[in-house]
Amino acid sequence: MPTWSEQVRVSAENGYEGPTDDGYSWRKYGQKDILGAKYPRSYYRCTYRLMQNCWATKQVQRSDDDPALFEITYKGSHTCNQTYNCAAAATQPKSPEKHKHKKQANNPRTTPSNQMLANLQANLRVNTNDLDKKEATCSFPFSPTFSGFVDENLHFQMSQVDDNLVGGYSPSFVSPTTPESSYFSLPTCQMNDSQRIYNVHHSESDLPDLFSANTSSTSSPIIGLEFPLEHVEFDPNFSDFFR
DNA sequence: GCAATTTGACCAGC
DNA sequence: GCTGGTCAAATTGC
Repeated sequence: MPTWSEQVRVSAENGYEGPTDDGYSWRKYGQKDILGAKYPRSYYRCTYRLMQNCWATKQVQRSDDDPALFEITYKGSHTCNQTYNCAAAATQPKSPEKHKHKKQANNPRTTPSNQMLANLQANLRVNTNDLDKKEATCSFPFSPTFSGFVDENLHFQMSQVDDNLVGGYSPSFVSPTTPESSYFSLPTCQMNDSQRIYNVHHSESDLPDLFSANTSSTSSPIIGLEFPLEHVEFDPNFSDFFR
């Protein structure tokens, strides 16, 4: 069962007292005081555990040193169909955190995750300008870079990504059936934006499962960003690449 | 009334 | 026996 952790920083300016929504619906099923920890640990599982036999769980632990920092440990990948959650997270239920702070949650622009999506939708551009120059460093022919993708709210640190490990294409958003953090199919990788730090841990045995979702249906890379493709703005020169 | 959360009890592993 | 994780009845909020 894949396990990975994510650190989420929240701040008063954001109007949050708890971790931000991650795009999935979680139900809290327990809370426990942990020995040596200042704050209790909360236990969540997928809302659709029974309906869709989804056994993903997560544990939320507030940092002792920095109360604004939450360490979230995910166990298991989502097998439920929650594709609506990313695009329609603002109108659909409702993580416990979101439920708790409903006033903020009602406005999709106020949630960092939704803001991220909004930024992605607004700014995502497939830039092929330098493809011919970059072939030497990218073994897969389709290796889009995302200009505008990185902004003040979103900083992906992809420098640690070894393209060779994932068949040569990067970034490795490959598995739409797994939680967003699992899209990074490296044994360990880290990314962060202004609020989140991701630490993804997969044993080697987990990797084939992650890759299979991508390679079984097509050899083309699947960008695991769950919003309609029509919002993706392609560079005018994009088609020239295939000529 | 329904769904989600809370919280004490229970269980398994060490 | 202690601790972390889960269960389930009670409680809460919409």
